[in-house]
Amino acid sequence: MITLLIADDHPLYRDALRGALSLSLPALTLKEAGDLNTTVDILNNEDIDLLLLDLHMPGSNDLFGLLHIRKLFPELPVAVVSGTEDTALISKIISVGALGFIPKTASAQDIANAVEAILDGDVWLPDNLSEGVDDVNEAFSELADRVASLTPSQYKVLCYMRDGLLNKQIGFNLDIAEATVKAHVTAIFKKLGINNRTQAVLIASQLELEPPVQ
Amino acid sequence: MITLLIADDHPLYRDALRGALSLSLPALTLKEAGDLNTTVDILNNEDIDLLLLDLHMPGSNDLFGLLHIRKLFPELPVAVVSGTEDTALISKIISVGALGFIPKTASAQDIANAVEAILDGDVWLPDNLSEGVDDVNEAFSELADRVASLTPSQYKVLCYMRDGLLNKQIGFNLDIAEATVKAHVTAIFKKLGINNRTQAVLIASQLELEPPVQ
DNA sequence: GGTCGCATAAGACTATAGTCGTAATACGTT
DNA sequence: AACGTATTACGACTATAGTCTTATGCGACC
Repeated sequence: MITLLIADDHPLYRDALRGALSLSLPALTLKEAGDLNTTVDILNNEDIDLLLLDLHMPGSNDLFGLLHIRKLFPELPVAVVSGTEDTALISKIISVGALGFIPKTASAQDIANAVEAILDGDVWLPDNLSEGVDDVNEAFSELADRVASLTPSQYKVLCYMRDGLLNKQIGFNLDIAEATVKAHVTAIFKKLGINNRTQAVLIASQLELEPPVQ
Repeated sequence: MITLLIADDHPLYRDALRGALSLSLPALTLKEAGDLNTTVDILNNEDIDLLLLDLHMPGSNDLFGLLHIRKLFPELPVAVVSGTEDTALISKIISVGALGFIPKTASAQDIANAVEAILDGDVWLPDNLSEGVDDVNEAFSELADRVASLTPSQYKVLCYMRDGLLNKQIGFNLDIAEATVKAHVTAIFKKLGINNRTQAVLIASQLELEPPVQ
């Protein structure tokens, strides 16, 4: 018995995915989540065999959300579903350990094929993109690992840093003293092997999807 | 009489381009340059109708090089030649005002077609990429304009900032006092409409090609 | 040949970033 | 229960970033 979790903030697209899968793979049990927190909750409490993850979920912060999941559940197979067709981003997604990338434009049959392939342990990519993607970058996944080793607080601080906030503003947002923010910042530097904010921001921005290009 | 300048640091690829073009378009006069400085020199002293620019030239700094050329010669038609097939980067290249993108894998016939189309005033893109690319981002080209308005010194300082250097180190590299670097930094902030280094670094890193993903 | 605008340069000063030492709490291990 | 370890927290201190002011050189323009 195989259970699959669909994590996507768009109810309509969840329906579409469910329809596509139940038609071709009726033996699957399907669960759903609409944001990252409930996704993590369900993964903690239930036995899930495959996660279909949309990067653009509330609380997900794009690639960071995937890193978060990969860190919490290293053994869980994850396939990313996204509207983007940016090959650079897809390369990053695969480097970080996702077992597949399903574009939102994929047909029902493609989606079913992808899920079957990934459940078999293969990596699945859309045909038209597979050449540009297979070059996994060693330095990048090394960096992703380091970022994944950050504690939740450090992680939040890094996100705010990437948005250009001052330590004082970050402290206000997280309701902690500026001194504490600074301590987190120093810890982040040590974990990432760097020594100033600029380098941290660069790493954070390269790990994540650029600001929306729509 | 139409004159075309090939700017590419690889002599072999310059030869290949020249061969492809002289075969299909024998009426063209061809000039060559191997780095950004000689490119600018030639553009200043001669009448060029179209520039074929490789992004990865010495002194070019990827997209910054294109911005530089676009700023110095706004009326000059430019086609970018590059080995990348990253659609996000190609979108940026077009947003910044290039009239075409020619992948290094293009055939001689494709290259000739592209040059003809661009000389006619059209925008040319390789067939297999044209869907993912046409979404020009307004905010992005606005930002690119602002970066293009930086003076040469400010520009260099921004590049060093993006590399994570301290003001002191930047001053050493440019052989000016740290105080002067700070003055440049403040001027950059004003032109870009921001107020700290983190935001400047983010803008710089988004304008440029990410670190090599090969 | 002024003079206006602008890039460059730099010192003095204030604000912010980053380091260090320390303490309290949470959590798994024995 | 006792222990080690990691995380969170924060104040005091130093280094760096960023602002303000002033000065000089240089090309455009009347």
